[in-house]
Amino acid sequence: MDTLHAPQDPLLAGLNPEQLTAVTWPAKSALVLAGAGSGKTRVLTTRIAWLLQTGQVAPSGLLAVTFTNKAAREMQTRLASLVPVNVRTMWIGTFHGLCNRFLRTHWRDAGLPQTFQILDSADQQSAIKRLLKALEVSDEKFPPKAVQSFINGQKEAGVRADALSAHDPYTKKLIELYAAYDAQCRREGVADFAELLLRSYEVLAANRALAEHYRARFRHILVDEFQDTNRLQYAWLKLLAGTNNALFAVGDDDQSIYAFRGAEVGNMRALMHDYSVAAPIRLEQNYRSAGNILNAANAVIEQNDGRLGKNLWTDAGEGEELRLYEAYSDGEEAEFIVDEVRALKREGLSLADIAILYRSNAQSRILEHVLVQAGLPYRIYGGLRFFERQEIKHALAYLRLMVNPDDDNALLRVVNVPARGIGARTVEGLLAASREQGVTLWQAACGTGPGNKKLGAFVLLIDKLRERADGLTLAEAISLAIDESGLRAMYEEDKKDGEERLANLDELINAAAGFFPDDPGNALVEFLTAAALEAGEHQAEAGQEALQLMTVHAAKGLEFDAVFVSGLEEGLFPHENSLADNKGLQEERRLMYVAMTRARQRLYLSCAQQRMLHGRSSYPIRSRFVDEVPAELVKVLSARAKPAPQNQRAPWLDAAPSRGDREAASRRSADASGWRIGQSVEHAKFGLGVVINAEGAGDDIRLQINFAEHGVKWLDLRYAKLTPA
DNA sequence: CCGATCTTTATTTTT
DNA sequence: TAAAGATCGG
Repeated sequence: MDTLHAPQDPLLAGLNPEQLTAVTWPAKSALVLAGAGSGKTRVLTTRIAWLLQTGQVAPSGLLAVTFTNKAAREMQTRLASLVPVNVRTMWIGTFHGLCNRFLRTHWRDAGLPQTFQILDSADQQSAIKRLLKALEVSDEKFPPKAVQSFINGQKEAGVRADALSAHDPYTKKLIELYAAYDAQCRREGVADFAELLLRSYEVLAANRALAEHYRARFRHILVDEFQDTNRLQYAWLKLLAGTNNALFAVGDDDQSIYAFRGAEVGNMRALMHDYSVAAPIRLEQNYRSAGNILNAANAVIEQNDGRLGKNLWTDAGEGEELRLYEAYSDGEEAEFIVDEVRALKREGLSLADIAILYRSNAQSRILEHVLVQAGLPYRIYGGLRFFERQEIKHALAYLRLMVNPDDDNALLRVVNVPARGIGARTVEGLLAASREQGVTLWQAACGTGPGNKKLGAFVLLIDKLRERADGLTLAEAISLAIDESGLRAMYEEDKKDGEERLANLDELINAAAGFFPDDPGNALVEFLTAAALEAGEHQAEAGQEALQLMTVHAAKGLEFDAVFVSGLEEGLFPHENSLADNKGLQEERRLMYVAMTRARQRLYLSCAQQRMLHGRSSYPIRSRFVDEVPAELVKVLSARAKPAPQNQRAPWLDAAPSRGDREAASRRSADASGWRIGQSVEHAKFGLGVVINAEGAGDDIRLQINFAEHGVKWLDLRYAKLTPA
């Protein structure tokens, strides 16, 4: 044993002492507090390899869970390069992927059809909309989104509708809808994302023998990004770990940025308590960023409380100072960034190693605008993914109907696509019939028999597709569905974007040709499942020489030589919607921490004094996070003399002007234009009123006016015709 | 059933 | 601003 532990073992060579401790941790539970860039993935995969190599566990005795398919794939690839195992047979995957695998095996215990299909968020929402209609519930009082988040929230807490109760009628209704939604899913043979987890959990919880079987099997359970787990995921892990197995969790509480979708950082402390983990193993040596960047990030995150505590360090030297640029406007900020990118490129950096980060997607617009003008290639992460495109969804809907015609979502999606004369009234009738008879739309459609020729033809089409697909390869079957359904013809007619859609459909056929199912007899079901669970990367392949643009969230886990963190303004970053309580602010600060720790060599922070927001100019103040960075780590770049400096802002080292000052400044500029608060005015349309507020500067000024007859309105002086009264 | 027009609203997002 | 949703008219 000892020789295997020794660092001369090539597997363990090059690990630092803490990494070595984590990798060779005995067969008991542990919490690894892995800072950004501390070699987290390496530790995880090396530990698995070490466990296998030392014969402590067989490949089948190990369960490794991640959040994203990308992370799971990376783990598999790296593991395969370390030890000769067939990673495909191992239980390495996402929570959802593994639960799906479990449910496909134990579908009877789970009370699911063997070919159950998975609803993605959009599918789930349309299922809920349909339900609200069927139950004649006003979607104004109960917005589908709100119902959806209630249902998912409850499922993620492990709670079924029948376990809920409420006194207020609103919650009562929500619970009712939750129950009805689950009944609808059962009827149609579908499961949403949260259902995969909850159902797996329930099957294990209810079936002692089964749980014992898996507990006896998975002696080692390893979890990546543990700070992102929700309550149900942790409960599921606990169920599998029991009291004997080793739960080895890796995470970083400072990088917990998904509380808004149910992540519970508290699971980290809970794990330490539940599994008597005395102290986390801290990986604090950072192999990514220069010292100044780490010190700056440390200083920012230190402002949070309740941390498990961690201080990143590096032996790579201080590196450059951070750079701060305060622009006059969002446009000028973008120009500054583009100029710097050009300079970095001249210095020999690859565009692919430079990232521009922002808090919200809308900010990419102006950056794109300037980048296009500059002729710099860029790539934006986010947006529509392959399997979310409408033409792909349509094609998949036909395939889903072939597998399971009771999938009402799928039927409604394509029953009249392409148009085949089954309009709203026919569908209404079908919905009514299914409601009355308590059957699915398909069953109702079959029931009408020859009563409705058009519906009959649709039923026939699906039946025919199913029959003819038998014996075909996956790609052939999909091709058949696209042709015979009329989808191809429909997009051939479509002049606008038919060409692109056809190309995507061909891409779908290609994907099918390259898809290798575990059970070839079940290829279509497996393909549909994969399409739902792996909706496609956010086009994450690096490769081509292009500047990387993305939200801070999307940047988690990535690294770049140079990083621009843009839009560092109060209200934007931290976002105003998160300022209500300290929890929200602290999550924003973690987001800032994530953003900063993406940079290897150079980190730019930038903000603007004027920004277009929702179609108006806003005049935000610099983000508090900028001021949390120690001044000595920052080089302040002076604004290029471009627009006439209005009120020259205080130098960065001075105290930031308060909101009050800024408002005063705005008012002054309103005064300068000849209007003042309290003044009576007349408007051609709204009549008499009084100026009650003002904002803006220069020739971009808005006045808030209380009109005698039309109430309070904001008017833009550029357009509104006002006369003193 | 489609397109034009209006109204409303405005983080972050994986599975 | 600008995108999505609702509404209306043909």
